[in-house]
Amino acid sequence: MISKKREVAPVCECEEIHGELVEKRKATMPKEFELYELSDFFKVLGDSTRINILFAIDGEPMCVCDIARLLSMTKSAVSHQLKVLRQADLVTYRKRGKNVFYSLADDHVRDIIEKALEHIKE
Amino acid sequence: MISKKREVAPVCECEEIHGELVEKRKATMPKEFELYELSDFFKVLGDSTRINILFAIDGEPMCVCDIARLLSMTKSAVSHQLKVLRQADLVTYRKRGKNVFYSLADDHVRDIIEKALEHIKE
DNA sequence: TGAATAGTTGAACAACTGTTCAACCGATAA
DNA sequence: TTATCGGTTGAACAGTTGTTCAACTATTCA
Repeated sequence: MISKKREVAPVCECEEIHGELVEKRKATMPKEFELYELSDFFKVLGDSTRINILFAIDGEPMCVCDIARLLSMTKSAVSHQLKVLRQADLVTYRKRGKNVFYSLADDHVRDIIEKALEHIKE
Repeated sequence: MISKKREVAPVCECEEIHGELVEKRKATMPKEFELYELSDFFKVLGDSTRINILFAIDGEPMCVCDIARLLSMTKSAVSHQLKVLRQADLVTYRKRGKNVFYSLADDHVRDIIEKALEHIKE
């Protein structure tokens, strides 16, 4: 889930028509690693299974088994996606006997999803 | 860029350990098509090239050629990604002679990206 | 008209991603 | 201890995605 930098950097084959604008923008663009962190963050949210999981554990923690049952998926598939969410620091977990309970890491994510929902509902 | 519904619905092989919780959650989960719209939206933002383009055209419209030059990419690659952004209603464009100038469709997107940037910077 | 340039498009290909499967680890209970 | 159940993990596979390439359209200018 970590973006790699592109190996080749092909050159634009156009004539330069607005050179100063391009230079001006080049100066105000975010740092490259910030762009990758940003797109990696959205990449994690860009999967319906993971969004589903985030909604499931919103409010009250849930164990892997129950999430799997709720979403009609195998434990394995859920666990794989939870790993992605863990690595992105979007969820936390707490062991309790044989179960592992997952919950949202913080409110940021809820806010962002909320805003996105507003956007698509226009 | 449109998510398809999963064909098979495998059954969780666990014992049911928190049945009422699962049922309670099932009732409050968002509609399935909302989840897909949501993840599709994030999927569009989940690519560094497209995020790059959005930053490039933020504030002042830019033509494809200049975007390509700014990002050291071919016109073709940029155009393909602009198509994705267009289909997601994240950008608008205006023709002017031989050039096509792209700009952000609305402020929603800027807000969401801003919030996400805050999040990853913690 | 014809040449040149901006941009779009579809096919092809390599790289990536999500689920399945099987094997495994860890905690509980007998 | 052993059996069982919850959860994790890696490999494999199919489906998806992003860039390249070549061909194409459209507009400007001579």
